[in-house]
Amino acid sequence: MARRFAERGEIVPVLAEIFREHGFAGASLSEITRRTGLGKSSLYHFFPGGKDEMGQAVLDDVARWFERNVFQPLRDSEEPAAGIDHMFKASVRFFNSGRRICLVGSFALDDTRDRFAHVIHGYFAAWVGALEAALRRSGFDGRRAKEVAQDVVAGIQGALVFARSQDDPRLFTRALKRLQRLTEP
Amino acid sequence: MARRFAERGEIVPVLAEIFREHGFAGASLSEITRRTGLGKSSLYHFFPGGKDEMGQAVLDDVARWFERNVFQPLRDSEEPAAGIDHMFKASVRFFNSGRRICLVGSFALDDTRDRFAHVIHGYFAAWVGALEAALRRSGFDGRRAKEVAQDVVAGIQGALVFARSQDDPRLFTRALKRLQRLTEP
DNA sequence: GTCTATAGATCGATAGAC
DNA sequence: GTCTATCGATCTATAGAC
Repeated sequence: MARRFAERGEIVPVLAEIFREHGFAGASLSEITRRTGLGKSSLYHFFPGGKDEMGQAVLDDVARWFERNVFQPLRDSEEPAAGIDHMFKASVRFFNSGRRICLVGSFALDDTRDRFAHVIHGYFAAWVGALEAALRRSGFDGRRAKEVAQDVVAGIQGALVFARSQDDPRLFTRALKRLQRLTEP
Repeated sequence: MARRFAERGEIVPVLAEIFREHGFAGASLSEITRRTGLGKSSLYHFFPGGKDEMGQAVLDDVARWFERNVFQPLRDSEEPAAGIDHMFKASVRFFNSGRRICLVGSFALDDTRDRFAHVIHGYFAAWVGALEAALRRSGFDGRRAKEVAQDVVAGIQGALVFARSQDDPRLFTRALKRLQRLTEP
């Protein structure tokens, strides 16, 4: 049969959505074959390491997206406030205004973390680090910059949990507006 | 054999710990039999509904603990500030200073939420509602009381995710100290 | 209430043809 | 690269004796 995917990279976003919905442990290969339209053999062709390699690929993909679309702008923007504003806008977009959870955060909660400890640690450390640098450049002293960066990044994660618990995405977007105020000098 | 547990209630905390570590989907009956020391038949004797009933029992148990130890003090304490301070202390204790995740929050993230939507919704709504009432009594106007209550409850969830991602519980306790400052008039 | 034994489904993963 | 077929392990859940 003609191949449905030109490359492995086109499968990864589908995998990401499945892991978001079911968690890593709850995502079964049969669900993955169904949603990707690929047989198991094709999946193992692209991901010889099985589910673990799929999880790794998905986390890498998310981390790369944030590095390019969030962390770099935070570090490089002429105006730090512009980088920060861009971060909040990109977050609202990426998390689909609170309808989509954070894959990395969800993997961090249970023992899935131990399989992917390095990427998970790096993702949040990079986010806090980039935001901290921007806050420093916009006038926060070192200690406050770090605290605010942690509170904002953690606050986004918490807002995702809370909005989903109430099945109300507006709780996410409103929370982000208030978190953004914390970043104003 | 003599029974190891006098009643079902003594099994529930063990189940809770297992669900915390592995998530709902990742917690297998064989792990549960191992950790509880109960055979499958005994488990199905206590929980005829299987894993679903175990999950329900665990969530109910957590909700009851918070209702008694956190929400009621928030609503009933003579001094609202004392109730709020008690809430933060109880949270640090319950979440073992950031080493233990929130079961309800973790269930909220993936499709496990749909099985237990009612309890999960109720838990966070009750928490925010009780904190909001205390904030109002301590001088916050209606809108701010609601916003701060949401930010604090979500902030605790986010701090759990972030601290676990960095494998550093101190990030949790420090974040809670800063969240408490938001509740001071 | 707890045991042994096991059903029946589903799990992740692989073999080999094309 | 994708197919069919299938492995062995593990899964949730149940039956029936004690």
